Amino acid sequence: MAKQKNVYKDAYNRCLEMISASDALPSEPDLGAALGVSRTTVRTILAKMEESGLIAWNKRSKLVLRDPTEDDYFPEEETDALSLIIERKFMERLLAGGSQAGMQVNELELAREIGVGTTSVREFLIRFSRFGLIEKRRNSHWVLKGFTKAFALELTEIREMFELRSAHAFAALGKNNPIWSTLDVIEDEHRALLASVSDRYLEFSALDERFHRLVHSASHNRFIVDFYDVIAMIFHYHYQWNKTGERERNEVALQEHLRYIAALRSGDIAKVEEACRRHLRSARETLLRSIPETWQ
Amino acid sequence: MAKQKNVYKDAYNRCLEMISASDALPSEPDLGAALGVSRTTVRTILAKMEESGLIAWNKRSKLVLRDPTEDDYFPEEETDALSLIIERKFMERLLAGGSQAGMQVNELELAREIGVGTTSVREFLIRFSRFGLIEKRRNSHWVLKGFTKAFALELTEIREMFELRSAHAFAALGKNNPIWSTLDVIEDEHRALLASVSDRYLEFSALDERFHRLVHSASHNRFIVDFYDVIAMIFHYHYQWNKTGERERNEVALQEHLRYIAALRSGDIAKVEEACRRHLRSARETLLRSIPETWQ
DNA sequence: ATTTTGTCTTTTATCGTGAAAAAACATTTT
DNA sequence: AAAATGTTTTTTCACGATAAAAGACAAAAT
Repeated sequence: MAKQKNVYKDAYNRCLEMISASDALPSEPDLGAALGVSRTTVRTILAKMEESGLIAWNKRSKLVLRDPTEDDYFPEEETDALSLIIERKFMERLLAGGSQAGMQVNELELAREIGVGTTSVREFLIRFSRFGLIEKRRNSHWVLKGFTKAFALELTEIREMFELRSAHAFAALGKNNPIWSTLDVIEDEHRALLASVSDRYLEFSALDERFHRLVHSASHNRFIVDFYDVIAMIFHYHYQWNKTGERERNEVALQEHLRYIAALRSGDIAKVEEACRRHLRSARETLLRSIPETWQ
Repeated sequence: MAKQKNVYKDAYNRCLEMISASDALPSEPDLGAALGVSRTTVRTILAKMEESGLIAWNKRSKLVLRDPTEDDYFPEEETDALSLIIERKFMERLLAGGSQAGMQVNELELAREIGVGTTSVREFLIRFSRFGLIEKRRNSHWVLKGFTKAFALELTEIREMFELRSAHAFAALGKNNPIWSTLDVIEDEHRALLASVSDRYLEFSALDERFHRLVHSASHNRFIVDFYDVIAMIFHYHYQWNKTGERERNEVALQEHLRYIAALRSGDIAKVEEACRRHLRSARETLLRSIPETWQ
């Protein structure tokens, strides 16, 4: 397996959506900008679309001939970046197989199991190491540190330090800062989600991340902002793994966020601290509760 | 260039030191443990030493025949890990060439310039990215963020949060904790260095790192402990780059450390905070002063 | 004079490969 | 029996090669 053209396939699928919405496609540079890919990829997409009879392509004119059908789309699993595929398989193993501390991680075995080259696995592990779950022995294997209670406590300790500091910075921002209108939008989405929480509670996760990233951005510190990647990653897989009481948890979190947002708006430091602390405490509790006792 | 046997060469050089100190070498597993390499490498070393007439090797007996000379050693530049070579060259470029934000980093060009494969450079850049100085554009080049005043401030902000918290944890440790005797040793080294500071001030850097890592270890938080890698890296190259007033700086820092250590021992939180803050403030000032105005 | 397209060049992403180094297994020695 | 040596297997490290994707440059169209 060489490269799997996932950039092309993903952009192609997204371009099919554009086709349904209009009867002609824009210029190549515009398409590239809209899809976030280079012109080279755009031209590959256009060539394929012409071949499939989706468009008539002649220089500047790219007329839509028919609406795309299900068959026109590339299968979703072929559109994922290799790094994402590796990450998912690795986390699956970690969470399913139990993650005893001290276990060794074998690059070659992982690569064979997933069906990719060792280089990609190596690069993944290096990137993954910043999450604090694995550690490298020089010239030798990686060692699993375990998804343990200790890990969760260390992670949340930093999270609480960083978020409290960010929240302070946020509350101190001038009222004409554009960040407040972004907060308005997010607050509205919270209310909307809360109104129909019983059938839309699965959307909470994405909103949660957007809200916390916004708060962290107020710190204007790249290390704080980047650390949210660690939190987001852990919570993402953690929630995939543990679904008990999800609806209730999300509803509580939505309420806590609204209190937290109100506190930020008030500019009252004591209120901000209180609301932030309360929310982070319950987030920590949920995370801790979901770690099986046997992994300690 | 395949692999350069740097593990073997480095271990070989260190093994030469052992030869000078005794008239027979221990067993293969013991040697491996002492040198931190596998038995495979130990046997390669022993074979070469026999060939060079340094030892007479027959199964368990490894008699030293002569003392090693200068010529027996492998050149030092061949003993460095490839990752270290790349790091040094990269930092050299960064600090010498000025580091304008927005500049792009080209993997292929870097690899050619250093004379290594692209894979090694890629892996280095991935590892290096956690220092917050470069950022990856998906499917494209890396972007330099610049060694700017903003970077230094963001770095020191986190450092101060982490070290203050660690210092608190440290001061609260029970007096029978073995960490206190490690601190004793480090304190003695401080006094010894201070006594002959005019000719040994270059040794400060290593002692500084050991002291701060000890403090950070009291946090029992992997993210705090790991973050010291970022600090150590930046300060290491920063001091290589900027040597003005080095002796005075180091002398002041030694005094501040001693006050800081005394405060830790006292267990008085207010004293600890004061001594820690004072030292970190002057460390930050030195770092900031050394960043050329033109890089802002 | 800009945009847009057509063509060509460079860089990144990924793989397979082989030597270096580690690790596992078998045999011998104390 | 335990530890050391001898031998074989496995894994990591680093490279060069190649398709995918980006980027650069020239020619054409508005």
